[in-house]
Amino acid sequence: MNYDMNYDNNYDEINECENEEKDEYNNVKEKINENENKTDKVTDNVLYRLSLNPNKGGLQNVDKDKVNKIIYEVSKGSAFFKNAKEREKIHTERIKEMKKKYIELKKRTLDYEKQKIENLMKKMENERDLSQYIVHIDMSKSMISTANYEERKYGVRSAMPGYIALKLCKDLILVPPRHKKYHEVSLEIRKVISSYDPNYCPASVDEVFLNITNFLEKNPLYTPSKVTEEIRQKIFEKTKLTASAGIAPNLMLAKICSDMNKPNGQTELKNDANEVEKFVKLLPIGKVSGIGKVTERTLNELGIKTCGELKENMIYIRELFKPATYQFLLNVSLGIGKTIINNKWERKSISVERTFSNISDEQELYNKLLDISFKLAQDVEKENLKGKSVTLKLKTSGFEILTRCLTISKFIHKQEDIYKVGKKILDSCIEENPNQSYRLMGLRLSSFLDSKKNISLDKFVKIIDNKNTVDILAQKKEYECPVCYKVIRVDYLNEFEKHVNNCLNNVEDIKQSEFIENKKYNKKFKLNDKESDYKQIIKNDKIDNTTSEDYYHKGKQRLNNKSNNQIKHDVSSTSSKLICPICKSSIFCSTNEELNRHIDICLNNDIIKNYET
DNA sequence: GCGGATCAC
DNA sequence: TATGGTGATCCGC
Ligand SMILES: [Mg+2]
Repeated sequence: MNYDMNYDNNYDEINECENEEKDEYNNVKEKINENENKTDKVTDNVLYRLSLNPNKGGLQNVDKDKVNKIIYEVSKGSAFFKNAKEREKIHTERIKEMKKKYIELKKRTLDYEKQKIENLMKKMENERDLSQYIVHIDMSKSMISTANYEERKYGVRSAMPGYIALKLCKDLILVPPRHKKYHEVSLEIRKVISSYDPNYCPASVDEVFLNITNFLEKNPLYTPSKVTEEIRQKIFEKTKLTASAGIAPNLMLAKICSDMNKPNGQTELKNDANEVEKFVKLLPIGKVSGIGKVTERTLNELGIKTCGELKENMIYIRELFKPATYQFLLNVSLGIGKTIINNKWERKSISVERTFSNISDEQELYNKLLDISFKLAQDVEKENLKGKSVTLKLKTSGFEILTRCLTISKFIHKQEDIYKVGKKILDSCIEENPNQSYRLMGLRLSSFLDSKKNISLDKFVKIIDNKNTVDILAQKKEYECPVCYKVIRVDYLNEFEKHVNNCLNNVEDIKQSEFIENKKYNKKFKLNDKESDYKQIIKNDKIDNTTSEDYYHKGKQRLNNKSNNQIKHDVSSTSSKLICPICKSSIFCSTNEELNRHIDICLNNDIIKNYET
């Protein structure tokens, strides 16, 4: 329900246009070098951050006038570029530190850890789920053409890159094949797709994920590629829009594949371990959703350009990156990703922000705040939200962004209240920095009171009771020790905890003599609060649906991390293994959320099956 | 929790 | 003339 977006508002015009070309890039680069006397490399990196690099491939016709204006701005040393360079400098500094650490690590013989990580990878590869056929459909290139004229005016009003993009893409945009509104078009597309997978998930305005495994089972004469062909054909018949598609065993790979044959083709990656390995080995890391400009450059500077190289370096990645990123990259390097599509989405925040000409006058700033609070309150009302955190966002005339948050005890939604809290924050910002001038202000409401939770929780509990699965939930649990990998059967978590602590004590000796300092191991093993929750949840015969709601929305999540069904592993993580009471397969989870997510999905599947039969 | 950085679209 | 808006996650503190 939440998911039905207003496409007219959400359409991202700027991003749909590729406004890069080699000449433009080189001109800008030259100018920067001339005036700033910077090295080629620095300039490259700045432009790279700005997405002005030529390696992306772009348009045929470039508006030279506009490009010259960019150059003008650059040579003037605009605040925008100054800020970009500043951030780039910080990033470069960070990379330098990482490189140092990397070189140090390379000097060591990490045989012990290497062995562990290789075992881990083997294990993950063995458990790779190749049973699902995931399709990602991407219509971004053709949706541009359906942009209506009013929206293009907005593009003109928006800032310069958008304006350039618009200019560059003008020919394309000005010849819409037909004038259907987005939501009409998208409704038709959804109708087509839902007959292949009622559980499809619109990932953004012009992207859809679906799972055709069931359809293939029921229609044995089809092949994955044939089904996809048919879907694209039907979409075209109904809307006259072309679509590109990717077919693969998981979401991450499907998305990559759909990008390979734009705008009117499809790419299939077979559900075969060797095929996946081969594919991933040469895959440039930047193609992966979740790896952006910064991470790409960071990895590149470490000599890692492909997922294959990433895999070779995971041993170092583990030390150089933080746990979540390591986990994400580990999955990426093996081509492992989510295989279950979840179309549930729960909003966590709602916000409004506006750019304007620089303002330093206090009263004017408060006026802006007032405007924005009205707009936010309006949006909040539409969705019946109540939140207790208000965040004020400001962008200085120098493009520095700052956010300040204030959480109050009451849940609020009215404009006056939002304004009041926002004003309090703005007061302190002004006091802190009296004459600062700003070019943007935003307000965000979060920490919602969610009334829907109780309803869906009731539903779940009922169904569980009916199916008599509560008893199963209460059965003796199996955990895998993260240190010795033995499976331990226990009644209570603290028994397991004892075992792991024991193991850790044994490992510590090896660690200290043989390997690097490792804070993770020096820490006393302790089950976190969330796992204690799990115990409580079982006692109360309830599943905490509030933490089990997985969602997938707008591609904003990493497509392989914290997955509902994919296994989370780490050499030294405190993940535990147990048997899912519904699907009976063993699952790993280091947090209660992951466990709940898995159970949630399984329950969903069961419910669906029941409805179908 | 908060605030900065990153990411996707 | 001129460099957007919305929602989310991770990480250090
Ligand atoms: Mg990427």
